[in-house]
Amino acid sequence: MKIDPALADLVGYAVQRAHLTVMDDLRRRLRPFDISPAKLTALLLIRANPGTDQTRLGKALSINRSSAMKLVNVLAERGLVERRPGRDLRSNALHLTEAGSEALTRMVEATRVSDDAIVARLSASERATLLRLLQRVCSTGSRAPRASDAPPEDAEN
Amino acid sequence: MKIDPALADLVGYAVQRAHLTVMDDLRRRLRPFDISPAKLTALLLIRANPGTDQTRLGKALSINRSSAMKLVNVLAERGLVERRPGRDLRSNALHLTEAGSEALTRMVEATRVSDDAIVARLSASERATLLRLLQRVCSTGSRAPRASDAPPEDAEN
DNA sequence: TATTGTTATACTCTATAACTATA
DNA sequence: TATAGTTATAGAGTATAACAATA
Repeated sequence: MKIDPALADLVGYAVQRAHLTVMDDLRRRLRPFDISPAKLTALLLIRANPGTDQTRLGKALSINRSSAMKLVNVLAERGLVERRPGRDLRSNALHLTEAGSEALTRMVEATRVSDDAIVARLSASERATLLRLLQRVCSTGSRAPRASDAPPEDAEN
Repeated sequence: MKIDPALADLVGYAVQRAHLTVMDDLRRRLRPFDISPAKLTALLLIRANPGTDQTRLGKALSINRSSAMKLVNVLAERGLVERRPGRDLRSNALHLTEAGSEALTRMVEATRVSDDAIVARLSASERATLLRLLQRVCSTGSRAPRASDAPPEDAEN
């Protein structure tokens, strides 16, 4: 299948293909952990922000609190995350469990291995350049970092 | 929300965030056309490969032929694509309709506008560098270009 | 036998709207 | 009134399995 020449010189298209390459590799290496990149990001956010609540987690992931609740349900059922009493009687404080913390350490290691494989063909200075240019692309936009491939807009958020 | 420092220097994470920025902007500018990036890619593939069949289209999009059929159904119902008799009595030959062709022209224009906005902060030489480095990242992997954000593997393909 | 399109079914992720309890 | 969590429901996008027609 040919691709349309109208896209060949678009940075956005190159970013999209690179994203697919990255995610394919990451998903493959994450397979032993049975965790999607989006759930991994949720774990990382909880580790970096222990005690955060579901609504805030959802905002960081660009999903609404209803979807965030389902996500936390799955992670809690699997014993990776626990809900503790929050800052008031309405909210939960999310924390990694011991098992979740240990599992996350191994997942992050797999993520690093994946990243190393992806950039194996680039020199250290090329990596730094790529990182810098991508960060400038991001700062063009207005959105917060996120991990899943979520739909368009922020309906409720 | 803080992000986990373990990810800060990963190229894959930067690619992911850039992808979100790009897609958010593109989806916004494509809103008047009521078309997702994945469907746009399908139209582009059909334009670049007129007469292709559903199975091949699906492979190019990394979705199976059942999903490809649904996608074509939607595009056909909207009058953008038509199924003509194929190379044998089993297969269809996919073509853009006149309306589809005209709509696609406008969608591509919107896509270019989006891309220009995304890379507005980069100089011409920086764009070229970014494009080159991203292409090298892609060639590290083994996958074909694709447009949707499809799940992990190639089950049937 | 293999391939193409199709149908039926189900899963994942997400959204919206309404409810509850708390604030 | 506003907020946090929850529940019920729905939609998009995908997959698998089985079938018919054709090759």
